[in-house]
Amino acid sequence: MDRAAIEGVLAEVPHLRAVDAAVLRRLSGAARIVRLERGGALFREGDPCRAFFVVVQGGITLFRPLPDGRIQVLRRLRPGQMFAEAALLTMTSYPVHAEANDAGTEIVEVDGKVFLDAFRSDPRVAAAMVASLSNWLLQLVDRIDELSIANAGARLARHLLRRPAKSTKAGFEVDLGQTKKELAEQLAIAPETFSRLLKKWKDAGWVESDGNRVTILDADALEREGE
Amino acid sequence: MDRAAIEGVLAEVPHLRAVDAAVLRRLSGAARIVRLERGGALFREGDPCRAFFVVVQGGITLFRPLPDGRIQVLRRLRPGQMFAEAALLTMTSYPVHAEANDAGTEIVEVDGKVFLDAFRSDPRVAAAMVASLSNWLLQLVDRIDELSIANAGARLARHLLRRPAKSTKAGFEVDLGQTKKELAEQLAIAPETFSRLLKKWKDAGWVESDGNRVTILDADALEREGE
DNA sequence: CGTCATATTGATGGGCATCAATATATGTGG
DNA sequence: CCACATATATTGATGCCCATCAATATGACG
Repeated sequence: MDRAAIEGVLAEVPHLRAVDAAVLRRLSGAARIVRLERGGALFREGDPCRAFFVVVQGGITLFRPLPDGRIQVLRRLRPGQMFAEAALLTMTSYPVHAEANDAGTEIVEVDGKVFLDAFRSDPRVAAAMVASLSNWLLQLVDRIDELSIANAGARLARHLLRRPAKSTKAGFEVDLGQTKKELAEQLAIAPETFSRLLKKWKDAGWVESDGNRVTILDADALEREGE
Repeated sequence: MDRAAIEGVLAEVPHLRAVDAAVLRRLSGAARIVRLERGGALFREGDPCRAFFVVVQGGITLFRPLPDGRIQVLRRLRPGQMFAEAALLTMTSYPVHAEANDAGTEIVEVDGKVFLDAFRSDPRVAAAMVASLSNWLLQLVDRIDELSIANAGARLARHLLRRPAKSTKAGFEVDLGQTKKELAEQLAIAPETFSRLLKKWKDAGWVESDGNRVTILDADALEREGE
């Protein structure tokens, strides 16, 4: 992947759309491609901030270890998404772990120093960063919302209802976007409980499920479950 | 409270320290004082963003209602802290509720339009915003950490150990900073459970407690509880 | 001192994690 | 392409943590 291709990747990042092409060219000149295997660490909590990143292919999980040995997933990043820019701007070390969750994950790594220069000299970059951080805030608030619901069934129901859905003849088809085990982990539900909930709802005729696709047949019923 | 006094309040906000006095003067000229009774709403989720705020006296709770009727506290703000700037910068309406949690709460309300102008024209304001947003991110990540711990005792133990503590002859004295009921709510623990946990630890000789002050006698024991 | 919020203590039940076993899916090398 | 290995998913049985309901105690405040 050459410089021009990297610039193309950067130009596709939602929050960088408003940034001048000249700046993107400068950033892409200070960028390189990183390839990771599934489970490979991009950086670990406490590592010095040296760069920010954009996912090209595969996916990255940002997480923190919990004292009981489990992990808390903060966000799963998909192609086209930017991350670690906040740490770069205001911290000396990353506050979370970042790992690839797919084989063949590809990341654009943009040098931090060059990026900081751009941030300081270009108000549009600064504005882009504020927009991105703000988006992060909302995501985290949503995650807090999810976790605050004591009821496991309510947590799952709400999550399903908030996912992007494709309308089909039967109902709304939702792609979980990850394995059931991973989603269960993210919602702080035991995989067994997850499975039982889905079965209960299938038996009740509220949902259908095939692999990691769930079709919501009775959204109202799920809505009630989420209360 | 006159314009100069308001400017003094703004100048004391950690993230605005690096901002030019001239800009602060401009902001304070577009500011006013708001007084609230305990429980009084400063704004509600969905209200159009018209201003950002600094707490002068008392306290403000940012929260979201949960479907089960409880609320999720996102943050409690104390004098000198700024909030709602993120919403102002990137959203059209506030994403959370804000209420006074003390009688006689005083807030500086800075007009949003004037602030936006300052943000767009002054890179130092933009940098200040990024720092502030970043701080918010860390706070929320910590809150997620807290909530992700399934064990109620572990949640409380960790919270106590992370609070600013004053070293005394007996151990570390921690001020809960709010009523036990409120803290319990924030940690998603029933007040009864909270009480029982504290009693258990007192009986075990790990802590002392008097009102909303807790003295940690055996931090190691609490540390183990938090795992 | 009375009123109301907060805090404590007890009894009970349900939700959900845990352990265990099996089934299904995914992937790998011969 | 099949056989094997490994990860994921399902289903069952058990126990415990913690929310809930209830009653009383303590504290805050006008």
